[in-house]
This record gives sequence, structure tokens and C-alpha cells, in this order.
Amino acid sequence: MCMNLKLATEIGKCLSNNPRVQILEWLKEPEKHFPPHETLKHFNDGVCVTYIQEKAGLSQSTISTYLANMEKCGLLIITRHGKWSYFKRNEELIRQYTEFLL
Amino acid sequence: MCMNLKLATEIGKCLSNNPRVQILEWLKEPEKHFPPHETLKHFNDGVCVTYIQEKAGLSQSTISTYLANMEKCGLLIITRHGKWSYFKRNEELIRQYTEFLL
DNA sequence: TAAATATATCGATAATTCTCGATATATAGA
DNA sequence: TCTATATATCGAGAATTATCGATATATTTA
Repeated sequence: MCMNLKLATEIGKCLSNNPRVQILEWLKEPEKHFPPHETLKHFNDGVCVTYIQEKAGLSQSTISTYLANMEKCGLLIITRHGKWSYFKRNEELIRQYTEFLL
Repeated sequence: MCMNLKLATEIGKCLSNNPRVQILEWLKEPEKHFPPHETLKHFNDGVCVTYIQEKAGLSQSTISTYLANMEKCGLLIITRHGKWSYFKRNEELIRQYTEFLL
């Protein structure tokens, strides 16, 4: 999907709220901001909802919705392992967005 | 002023609404989207409020407020000539913002 | 100085977003 | 299968934003 005004505005909406921008920043360096996983020993697929929720200090439902919105507009990529959902940055989409702005 | 979470969120708010994102896009190439000025013969300082307002099709007060907000967070630079206010993109700030995101 | 023009600000209502707790769903383990 | 854990979805009230018309301010010109 290529960048356009409509999608850019949806991305902008995700980036218009402090907690969401903060999450995107944390996910730049997961190992620096989140505890290591007990099952998975890496952050290749990002961070699970619970860790992000605890760090953000908002309710589970709020964070779940935020992450779903960010995934929907492409800012994040979701990978499910069993009962966990891992979220990581979609660097390609973010690059497309920044190129659209410039 | 250097980029930080708070400012990035303010910028995100400006970029969370269709008309504002559209304005930022139009201002990439003013000569392509707006009529030439009768007094000034160039777009060096950008485009006046009236032209932007007519092109956007929203009320004068709405556009004036939008432009003021975008100027306040640094996305636009305002230059006044007599009774006109000209707005142009602040490429440096936009670059800082994109680097923050990446 | 009076009128016209361009922009900014104010006050208000409608629409959207924020954020929560409650509850539903899905998976894993006893 | 029953229970615990992780995540998603729903419904609601509070807060914020969208957008307008009216009006104020500033500048230019007659």
C-alpha cells in the first residue's frame, strides 16, 4: 500500500497522543525499555501487550486499543505466539510516512 | 528548539486532520496549487491565508486557526507583509520531526 | 478620517477521541 | 475439562477537537 493523504492522516491520528508516540519511541530499543521475555529470548517480534501496558501505566483495554489502531494504519506489525501478541515497529511504513511529509 | 516527545505530539496533532495535512502538501509546491500574487511576484514567503482558505473550502476563521496552530508548533513559518500573512513550510522542523520518528 | 480588505480571536455546538471497567475470546496448563 | 493468563471488544462518560458565524484588530486606500 502506498502512502496517500488519507493514510497519512490516519497515521497522524495515531501520532497525536502522548502515550502512542511514547510507545513508538520505546519500541525503537525494546531491550532498553522492557524486561527480557521468559519464553522467547529475543525481541525479534517486538514486545507483548502486558509489558507495554505496565510501562505506559494505562489500562489494559486502552493499550490494547492503541496497539490495534497503530497496527491497523501500519505503524506496528503484530505477531502472535500462543496467547501472546507481540508488537514491533514497521520501519518501512514509517519511512514511507516521513518521505511523504518531506 | 530540539525535538522531544511533547513537541512531537503537538506536531502529530496538527497532522491528525485532513485539511491540515493537505495544506502542508500544497505548500510543497505553492506555484502549482495557488494563483500568483498580484503584489508580490513570488512565493518566497509562502501563501496568504485567503488563498489557502479558498482552496481548502473551509471558513476563514477555521483556516486562520489551523495555520496559527501549525505555526505555533513550528510546522509553518509566518511572514507578514502589510495586511497579508504568508505561510510557508518550515522544512528544517519537518526534517527534525521525521528524524525523531525514524 | 472613513471605508474596505485581510487576518485573528471569541463563543458555541457537534463530532471525535480518551480512557475506563466489564466482559468476551483464545490459549495453555493442571 | 476447569482454571489461569493474555488479549480483544463493548459501552459509557469526560475531555478534546472541528468548525462555524460574529466580531475585533490591523493595514491600506479613498
